[in-house]
Amino acid sequence: MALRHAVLAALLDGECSGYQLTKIFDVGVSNFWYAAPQQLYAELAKLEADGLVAGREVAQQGRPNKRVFTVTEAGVGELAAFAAAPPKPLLIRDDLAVRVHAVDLLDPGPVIAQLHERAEEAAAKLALFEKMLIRLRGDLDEESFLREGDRIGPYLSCLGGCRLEREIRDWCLHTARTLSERAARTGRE
Amino acid sequence: MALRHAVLAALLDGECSGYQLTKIFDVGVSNFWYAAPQQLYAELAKLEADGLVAGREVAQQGRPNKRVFTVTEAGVGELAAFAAAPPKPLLIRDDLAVRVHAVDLLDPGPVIAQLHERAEEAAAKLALFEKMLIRLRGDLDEESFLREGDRIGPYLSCLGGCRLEREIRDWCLHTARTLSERAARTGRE
DNA sequence: ATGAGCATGTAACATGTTACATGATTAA
DNA sequence: TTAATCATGTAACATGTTACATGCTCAT
Repeated sequence: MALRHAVLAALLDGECSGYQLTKIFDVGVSNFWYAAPQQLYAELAKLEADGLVAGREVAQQGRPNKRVFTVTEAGVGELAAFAAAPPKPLLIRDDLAVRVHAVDLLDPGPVIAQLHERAEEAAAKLALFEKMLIRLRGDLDEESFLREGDRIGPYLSCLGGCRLEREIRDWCLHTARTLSERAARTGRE
Repeated sequence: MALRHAVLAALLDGECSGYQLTKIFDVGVSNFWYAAPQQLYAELAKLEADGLVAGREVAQQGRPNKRVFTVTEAGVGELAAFAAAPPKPLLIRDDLAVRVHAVDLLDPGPVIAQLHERAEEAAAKLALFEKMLIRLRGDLDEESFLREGDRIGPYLSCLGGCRLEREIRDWCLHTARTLSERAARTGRE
């Protein structure tokens, strides 16, 4: 079980509801874990049943009430045990790269368009992550924060997210340009 | 269905057996898709039943016989339809980044060790990918190959793999160093 | 009144993982 | 003879995805 630990780690940043969690996991990629909304509701229910998170009702004005969850001591214990165990290899599945791999036998048009779209998404995510870094480190510069800050985990994982998105953006643009230039040449010949 | 397309794309590089496929998918990460060996055998059987790949028996001396598979015309059609459809978002799940995200509440020792291990794996994969690039482009330089080569898909996806592994290596080393320095300081204080 | 965002789920189905099972050859 | 590599699967189980379902409030 691994989603479970990703959820616990996310909840360390502050109690939140299932719906807020889906925003953190972004209906797509947080910076290191993909999970669909329905998975998160189900996992929260299981975590609560196992006593690893505790929920409490919060009344809201002008909106439906919500249940927010906090990691319990048992939850932290679970995370500690998880962290000491050997990690599973990085799981990556990239639909778009499959297309690129096979592109020589394919119509490059749609693939080029998809690469541009993905590049924009990556750029948007990068901008978001960079803002998050600024928010996390407050008025310290990065070096001082990493030396003296008291909660650097999210900052470090976010730095990883930045690296990833930057490379995705650049790779998509480079690949799209390469394919476009070839398409232009074969068009002329 | 998506594994199916990854397998078809991989088979474009030349017919191969189930076992050889598991090597290409590496019992871990190829450069853009993770799949376990058992998945591949199962998927090949399904692809053959659907007529998207064709298998033939190859007798070997000194080794068990094997069945090798080739993509059929229907298989290429399937890939073409896939490539024209909107791509699914990148799926990423990183066990190690979850630990880093939660590291402030954890014993950093094991996490630092895991980061070093991951960095070495990434470096090894990077070296492998770089060799593959040289093999793929033959005696052309990269620019000429990308302009004039007749099968650039695998080269482009491999370039993506290089970028990814390089960033993983560097992020792991930077993160491990940051955590080590803090651990040294809190030890002294 | 229409749609978007907040808020939470269930149920059916597809996919992926783990453990088990077999058996040959070659190198140490 | 022991382990490693080649070669291929089945079966049970765990996980993840998709479609459906509900109902509130706020802005247009």
